[in-house]
Amino acid sequence: MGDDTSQRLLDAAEMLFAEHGFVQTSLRAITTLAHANLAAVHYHFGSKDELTRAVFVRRLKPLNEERLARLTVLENSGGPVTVEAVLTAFIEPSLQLRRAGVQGERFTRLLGRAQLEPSEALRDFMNEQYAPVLERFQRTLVQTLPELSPVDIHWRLCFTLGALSFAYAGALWAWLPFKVREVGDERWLQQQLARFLTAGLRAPPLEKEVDMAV
Amino acid sequence: MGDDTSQRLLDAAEMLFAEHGFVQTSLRAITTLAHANLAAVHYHFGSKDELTRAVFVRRLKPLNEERLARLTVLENSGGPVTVEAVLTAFIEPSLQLRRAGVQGERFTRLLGRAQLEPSEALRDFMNEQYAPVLERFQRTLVQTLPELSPVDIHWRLCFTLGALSFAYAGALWAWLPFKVREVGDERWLQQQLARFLTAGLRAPPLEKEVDMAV
DNA sequence: TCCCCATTCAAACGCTTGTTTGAATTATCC
DNA sequence: GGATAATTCAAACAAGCGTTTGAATGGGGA
Repeated sequence: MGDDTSQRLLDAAEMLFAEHGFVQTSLRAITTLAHANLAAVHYHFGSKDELTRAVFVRRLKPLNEERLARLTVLENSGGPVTVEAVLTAFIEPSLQLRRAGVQGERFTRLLGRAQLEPSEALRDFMNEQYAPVLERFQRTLVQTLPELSPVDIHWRLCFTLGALSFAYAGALWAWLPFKVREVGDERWLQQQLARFLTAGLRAPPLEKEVDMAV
Repeated sequence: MGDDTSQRLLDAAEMLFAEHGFVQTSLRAITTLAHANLAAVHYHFGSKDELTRAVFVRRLKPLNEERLARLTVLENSGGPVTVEAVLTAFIEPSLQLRRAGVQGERFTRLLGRAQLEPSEALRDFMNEQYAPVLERFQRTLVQTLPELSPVDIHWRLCFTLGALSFAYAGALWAWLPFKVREVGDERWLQQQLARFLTAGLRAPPLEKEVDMAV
C-alpha cells in the first residue's frame, strides 16, 4: 500500500504549511522533504488543493469528533452543564493535540490561519468542517445561558475561536518586553484561556436599546 | 506629483489583498486595477514587499496613534480608569475606520490575517507596529487590574486581539443556520465585543497551584 | 526654446509554479 | 512464472511571477 508515501506527503506538507504558509509552499519542497517524486502528489491526492484539504481532514476530523463526543458525555452525565464544562469540551481536545507533540502543535498553528484564509475554497471547506460542531455547541450554550439570544452566543463563539486561534498561533509573542517565550506549561495556557472565555461567555447580554434590527 | 499614482496603487493593492491575499495578488493585477504600468510599483515603492508594508502603514499608523491618543486623554481626565474605557480606547478607532466606508472595512479584514501571516518579514513588521501600543495598554491595565500579573494581562490582550480580528474578518459567519449575514449595525458588534472582552479581562486570576514556572 | 528631471511605458529577463505524460519499476494475484 | 495492476520516475509543458532595462513622454524653470 502506498499509504506510506501518502503519510510522508501529509507530514511534509503539514510541516511546511505551518512554517511557510499554503501558497508559499511548493509541491517540489513537499515532495523533496517527503523523499517522494514530484508526481506523487497528483497520483495520491489529485492536486495541491486536495492535498491541503487532506492535511486538515487528517487531524481536524478526529479533533472535532472528540469535541462532540465530550459534549455528549457531558450532556448525558445528568449533572448541571456549566459554561466551564462546555468550554473545556471544546478546548481540551485541541490542547491535548498540542501536548501530543510537535506535529500537533504545528497543526493547531495552522488552524487559525486557515479560517482567515482568503481562498474561498479553503474557507468553505473549513466552514464545512466547523459548522456542525459550532452549531451543536451553540445549541447547548443556548440552554446553559438562557439569558442570551442565539445570535449573542453565535458571536461569542466567534470571539472564542478567535482568541483560541491567536493563542495557538503564538501571534504577538514578540511584543512583550520581558520574556514569556517559554510558555512551557500548556495546561497553564488552557486555564488562562478558560478563565478568560468563560467570563466572556457569561457576561450579561446587552440591554435592548434604540432600534434593534437584528 | 505622482502621489496620485501611488494612491491608486495603494487602493488597488488594499482591495486585492483583502479579496485574494498577499501572495495570490500579482503586481500585474494591482497595476491593471490601478490603471498604472507594471513598473510603477517598483518606481514608487521599490518592491512588492514595500508596497505591502505601505498599504498597512497608511491606515495602521494613524489607527494606532489614535488608540494611544485616546488612552492618554483617558488617563489625564482624572476620573477612574475602567476596563471598559480602556477597551473602548482600543476598539473604537478601528470600528470608526470600519464605519468610514468600504475601504476601512476591507482594511480591518486584512489586519488579523497579517498577524497570523507566515512571512517572517511581514510578521516582524506587524509586531513593530503593534508593540508600542500593546505595551502601553498593558501598562495601563496593570494598574487598572492590580490583581492580575503582567503576564496574565499580556495573554488576555492577546486573546482580545484574536477575538477582534476574527470578528472583523467575519470568519465563520457562514456556519450559522439562520441569517446574521447583514450584521448591519457595527455599533452593536462593538458593544457585543466590549461586553465579552471586558468580562474576560476582568475575570479573576488563576489561583496559584502546583509549581508555577512562569 | 531648450534642457532637465520626474514619470510612464513596452518589452524582456530568468525563474518558479502546478500539472501532465509515458515509460520504467515494483508489487499482487492466478 | 507470467500477466496484471499499482506505484514511481524523469522530463517536459505552458503559464505566471517579481524584477530590470532603456527608451519615450511629459511639464516647469532658465
